[in-house]
Amino acid sequence: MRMHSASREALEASFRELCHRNQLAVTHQRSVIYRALMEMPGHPSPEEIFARVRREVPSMSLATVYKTLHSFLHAGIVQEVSPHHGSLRIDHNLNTHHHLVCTNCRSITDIDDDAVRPIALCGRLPRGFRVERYALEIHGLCERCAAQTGGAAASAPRRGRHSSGAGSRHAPTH
Amino acid sequence: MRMHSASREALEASFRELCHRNQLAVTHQRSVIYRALMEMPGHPSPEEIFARVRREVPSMSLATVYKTLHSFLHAGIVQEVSPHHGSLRIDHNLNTHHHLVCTNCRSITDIDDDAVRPIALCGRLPRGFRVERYALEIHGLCERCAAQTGGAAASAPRRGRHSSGAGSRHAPTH
DNA sequence: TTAAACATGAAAGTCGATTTCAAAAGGGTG
DNA sequence: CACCCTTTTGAAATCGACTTTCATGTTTAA
Repeated sequence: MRMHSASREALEASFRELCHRNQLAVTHQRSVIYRALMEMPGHPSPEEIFARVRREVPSMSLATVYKTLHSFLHAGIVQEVSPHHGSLRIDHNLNTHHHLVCTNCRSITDIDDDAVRPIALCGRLPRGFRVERYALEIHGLCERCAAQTGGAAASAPRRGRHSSGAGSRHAPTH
Repeated sequence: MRMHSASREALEASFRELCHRNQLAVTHQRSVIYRALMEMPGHPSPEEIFARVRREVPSMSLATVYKTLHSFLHAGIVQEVSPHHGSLRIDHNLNTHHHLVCTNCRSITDIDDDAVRPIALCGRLPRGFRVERYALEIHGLCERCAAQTGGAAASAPRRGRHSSGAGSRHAPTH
């Protein structure tokens, strides 16, 4: 415990700065969630974060975790692993190719190219991982969304936001 | 219309061969779905496929689309864009890094490395796409899942399959 | 052709993920 | 320190994405 206090304080300090920079109130819950995020290896889901954070703050509610994650995502303090986590997406192109994913409208466009192949796979892979395929995922704003949102960063897209004709949908390349 | 019939027949022929090779009955619905998949640009969701296919076969049901997609996925006729589409996953590492994703247990492991950067972004990108970040997604079987499933290909994983302690879960790197 | 095996459609069901809401508590600014 | 606005809570409601069911219709293999 004693050993952690230095890094914990450093984390707390950087968290406070992040909050101020992003005009977020510094609350105990947010601080605990932030620390959990920074200390959890891998790519935790909201439920996993909730489970961990509850050990420290048993009164924490799942709703708070979701809201805090949204705040952090919006502020760019953390990222989503993938902007297209909502539902199954089919890919009929079995060749190696890459994906341009719009973080706003979630459209996915292919780029054929396997120049990446030789570089990507030399070394670095842990022993035992059996590679089936790989793709470079390039996340950003497609031309239309870039035009719509202008220079401003897009806010974190919500699930289902694009399912009807309304909103920022614009018949992407699906 | 006339112009398409040649490629349509070719598609139909390859579809029949795929079905025979995979011991799938050749049905009209499957054929229509297959053609839709091959003709739809991008990476359609089941709903989008359903919407398109309905134009041709109004009686088609969403359940059939799902069942057919599963058959196709199982047979390797198409792929999932990403094996981790189930729910939000948080990534607190804002540096460029890559993801090793297990197609069986859906664990995600980071690999730090930006050797890919210079190659990936030269040329190829369509005009107007505003890149925010990129990551090489390497899909395959992690060591444990590779050991469990042996040489056999893993069947298409189902949602929620790994959420409890049971099944093939083995406390991945979350 | 014909029977067994398999596929389909419509509707209801499941289920995890996420949001809502009203009340209570907590920050931050003056 | 006071006051107002933002946050947190906890439970319930919602949502969206699939899945199951089962009676009926097709496909296939012999």
